[in-house]
Amino acid sequence: MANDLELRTLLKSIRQIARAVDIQSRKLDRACGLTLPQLIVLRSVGDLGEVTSRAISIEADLSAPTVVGILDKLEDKGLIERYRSLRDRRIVHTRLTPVGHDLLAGAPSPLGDDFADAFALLSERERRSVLKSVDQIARMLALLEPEGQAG
Amino acid sequence: MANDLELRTLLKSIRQIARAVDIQSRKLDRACGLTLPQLIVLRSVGDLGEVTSRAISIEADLSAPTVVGILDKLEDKGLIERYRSLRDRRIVHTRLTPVGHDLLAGAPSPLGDDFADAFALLSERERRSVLKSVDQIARMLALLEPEGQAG
DNA sequence: GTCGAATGATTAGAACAATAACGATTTGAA
DNA sequence: TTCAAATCGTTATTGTTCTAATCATTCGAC
Repeated sequence: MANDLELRTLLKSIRQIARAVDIQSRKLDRACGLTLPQLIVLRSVGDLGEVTSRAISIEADLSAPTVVGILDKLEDKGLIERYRSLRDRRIVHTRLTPVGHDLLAGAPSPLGDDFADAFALLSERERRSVLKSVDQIARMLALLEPEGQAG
Repeated sequence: MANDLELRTLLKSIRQIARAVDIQSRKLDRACGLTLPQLIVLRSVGDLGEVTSRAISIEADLSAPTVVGILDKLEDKGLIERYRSLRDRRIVHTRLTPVGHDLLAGAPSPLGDDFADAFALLSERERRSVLKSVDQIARMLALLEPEGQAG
């Protein structure tokens, strides 16, 4: 069946992407001291303001324990602050420190400038096609998850 | 710049895919006792025959140490055998055991039957578009790697 | 033959990521 | 008020993955 071959090809491409992103993440770490997930979480905090862990978890597409681990590291680096809510002491709010704000402002492109350049060279039609297809795969895979938040 | 928003959208989709694949991998583990990388390496061994670690590394798109770690687990499970080459004692060959062969024959679809079904429901045009776009991203990201084996 | 370079596999160490289990707190019902 | 359920965050455990360093072996120059 041709479908089986297509699925293998697709899986291989997906794995190549995942690996390339991982390698890029380590490169990012050497360049600016933050891995890709750390940068994404930091940016989520910057975008969302004083935010709960759960909100970050949803925004950054990471599980709650993963977010906590990353927040621990960001706190160690002095980029964020955490403090318990006075109204509901279960909740922990997170916000940027001035240092974190500055670092975020000067942070490089998450996937690398080379990739950003290459992507910019595509025609608008190609870019749209890529975005649509990748989103399509993401949605199809997300259907497997227990929590179907999609409408 | 619109490009920046597009890059963020793309990154988010890529992360959603990576997460979904990871979750699917754990589901696979519970179902058949093998995670996705383990299944991929096992399949590489099945496809390539008596094969070196380096060849698996290239075929499966994993670093050499990662392959070794996975082979250790597959050997513990009795699915593969390793033995040093007599001609060049640096080289370690890997081959399937009968148990590994059987397991591979009955292994489920790596990304899950639900995904395979959903993918099969797409039109041929859509499938081609998806494969092309995902491959395009993979190639663009691979350019960042030090070893440019692509022609 | 001997020593250094190259090659193949492996180990060490660090980071991310998930599920499962836990503790603390709030909420709601009796 | 008191206790069960729900919620939020966290810890424990397991697995994948990389880079860097290490060990054994082979190859090449001398």
